Amino acid sequence: MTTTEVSPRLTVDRLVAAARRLLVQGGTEAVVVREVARALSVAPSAMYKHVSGRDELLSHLVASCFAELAERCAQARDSIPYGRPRARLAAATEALRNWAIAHPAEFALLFANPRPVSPSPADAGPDGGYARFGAAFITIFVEARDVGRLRTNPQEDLTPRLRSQLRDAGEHWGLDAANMFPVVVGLQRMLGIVSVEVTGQLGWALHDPTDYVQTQLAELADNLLTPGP
Amino acid sequence: MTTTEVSPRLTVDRLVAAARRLLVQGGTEAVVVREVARALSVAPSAMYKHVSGRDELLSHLVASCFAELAERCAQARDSIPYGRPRARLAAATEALRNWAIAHPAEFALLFANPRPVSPSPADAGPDGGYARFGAAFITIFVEARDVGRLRTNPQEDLTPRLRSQLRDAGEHWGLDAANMFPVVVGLQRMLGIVSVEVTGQLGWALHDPTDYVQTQLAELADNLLTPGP
DNA sequence: TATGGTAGTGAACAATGTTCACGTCAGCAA
DNA sequence: TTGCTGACGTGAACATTGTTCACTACCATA
Repeated sequence: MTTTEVSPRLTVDRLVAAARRLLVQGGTEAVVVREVARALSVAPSAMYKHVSGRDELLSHLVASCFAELAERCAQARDSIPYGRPRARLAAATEALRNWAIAHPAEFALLFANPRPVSPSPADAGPDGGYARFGAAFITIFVEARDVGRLRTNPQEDLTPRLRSQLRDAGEHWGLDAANMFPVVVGLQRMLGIVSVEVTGQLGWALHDPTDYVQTQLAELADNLLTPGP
Repeated sequence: MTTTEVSPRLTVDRLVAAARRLLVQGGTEAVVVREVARALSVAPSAMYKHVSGRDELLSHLVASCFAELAERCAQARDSIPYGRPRARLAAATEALRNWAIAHPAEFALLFANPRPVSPSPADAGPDGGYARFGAAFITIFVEARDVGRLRTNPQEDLTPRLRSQLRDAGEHWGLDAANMFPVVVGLQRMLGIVSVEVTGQLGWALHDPTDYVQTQLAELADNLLTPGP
């Protein structure tokens, strides 16, 4: 197989790029097969030589956005040196929030949707987009544990069932149940807070949720990590 | 206008009922105009004599579900006598969770969606479904304030901008900014927690989020309301 | 040179949301 | 009674969308 890859007119990457442009302009509904084809000056049916259908195209788009978001968060995290988990968490969280605000359509596709297409080739799996996104944050909690800054609520009576699930989930990261609990709490609340801001779910009370969101994110970090020396 | 309402074959209510059956079976995508018509043994075009289109039908469906959910929560709240806000909040919260678990498709339509149709005739407005849903919970916080059980975080430095928005939002309920803050926190976190359970967003860590959710909801109530005598 | 696989075309098809001209029928006024 | 009007429903259309299929141009290689 020494074929020299003579630049095919169409690629999954080009399809995803065109689909994303439509997504940005008009939401998930606007990413229409015929429009994607038109944007690439190609017959609609040509798409099916690279992708099984619209659903798989959306799956690739989801995976692409997850990868971008994960990289953005990881870069922000690594812009601060190891050993300062609180600052690293703040940086990664702010990166997530900034990305969500800058790309509301993509964020809605990733999180606010009932997942029209979950089992995609690249989205799921241990090295898929969602996992890499989670890893960008979990590593911070691992670091906090190593530095003795992870706050593990002792008064939280974890049921045996929850305890075993947390143990299984944290095994890959070397985190026991008590250490995994704040990880789950952190990701769940973080997404809840950012979703509120981006999808405008709290518009009945707050026209501009910026201050509220920052307050909540700061309090969340305080609850999860003990203050530095 | 003394017309005797000679039972028209078609009604918005009947349309909504049929649409909801389809929603339950196959999600929002499955509520298809032609299927709704077929379920009522009627031509598809007949729907347009009662509703401007599919979007308005979905809007009515949203309003109907919101009303049902609001009533369920209010009933659960009132099953416990006035003066015990903590128990009333727990009851209303559990009602929300139970409804969400029993009606995942409806819950997704109401909350997990990017709101395909927000400005509906009955959904918005001061007496619309969403407002009634919020009121079912806000009344509990008002009661807690009156009984001196509302925990208003003093260490929370509210920015002037946030303070004024909270004041405006709470004016209708006689709540000032400091009292309104835990209300917003409560509703936002409550929905975040329940959404996680119903849409399975935390499946990467917890196969059965039941225990986690109950833990989180209890902790949330502890953070919002001071313990009773 | 012949071959075969890759990547694209264009015409079709089914499903869906929507519109429109028409029909029907109850109620009401002259 | 007769005729009118408006509400309600029908059936046939139309545009849009996802998808399939037969066919073709092309290019690397045996």
